[in-house]
Amino acid sequence: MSEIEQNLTKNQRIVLDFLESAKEPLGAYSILFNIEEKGIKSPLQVYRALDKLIEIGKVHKIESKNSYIVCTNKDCSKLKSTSFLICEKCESVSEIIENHLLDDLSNLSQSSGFSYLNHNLEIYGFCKNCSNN
Amino acid sequence: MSEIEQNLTKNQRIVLDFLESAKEPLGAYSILFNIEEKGIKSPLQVYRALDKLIEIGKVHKIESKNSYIVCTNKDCSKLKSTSFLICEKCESVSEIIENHLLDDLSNLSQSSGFSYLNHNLEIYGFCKNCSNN
DNA sequence: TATAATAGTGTTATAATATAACATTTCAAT
DNA sequence: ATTGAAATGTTATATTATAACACTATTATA
Repeated sequence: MSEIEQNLTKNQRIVLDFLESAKEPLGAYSILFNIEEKGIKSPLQVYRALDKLIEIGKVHKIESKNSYIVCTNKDCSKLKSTSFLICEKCESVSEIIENHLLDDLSNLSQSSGFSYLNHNLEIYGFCKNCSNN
Repeated sequence: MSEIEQNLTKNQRIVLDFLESAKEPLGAYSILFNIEEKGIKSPLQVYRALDKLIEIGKVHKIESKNSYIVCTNKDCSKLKSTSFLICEKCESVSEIIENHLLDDLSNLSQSSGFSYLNHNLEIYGFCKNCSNN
């Protein structure tokens, strides 16, 4: 367990544990309903925990789905950028780890005189499994 | 005016005209408040017009901002993919037109066994103007 | 030109997602 | 021990988006 992860508070821990067990993207209210038994009673408790977990890179938001998924990378705490493959058949989401991508997008930005800070990329299509069936 | 654009209905026309005059991304309710004088009275009228305009590629949604912006490309009706540069200082948004990008992302997807259909890319940073000031 | 099929409209109500405000508590760092 | 920053608990409310249903306009073609 990383140092940063040790410092999670009770609510942050509950939300992260649940998202890690889920592995799929879930809406904030779906998370809430699933952890009410742990003493989480209001949306705000979930949103605040999510805010912190997103800030430290343990969780990412899938913007086009208003849902939240646990990070599967190691260095997202530094990058602040996210890239996903989203299956339109089975709705599975996987995070892309591709080192060139960041440089490519940074260069692309530069060519318009734009200073790249970070990005969010959501690619839609069919996952390996659904492509074959 | 393209053929497809001639066929817009009254409500679609009103929403598109307003977004074209605005040039910046706007939320659905912000659009609504601005076109009430044209006889648009409910959110649904706006959302339905937006749905159609998005479908034909005349308008895009900025997912991370829940806002809508008029398309500045010519071929978005076919592509269904979107790429934006979003300034974190002045909030301006510009659409990227970069032919290689689509192939690059398609290849990137393939390397994970994922069949690319389309994408949404949102790059955050500082626009040309804000970088210099 | 009837007429059926498709798409769009108007309207009310409500669902789903997210934040404001404020009093209180926890806890690490002096 | 004290203080300052962050987190919590709670209620209320803001923001974004869709459901449902009756009705109208438009298009295609029989």
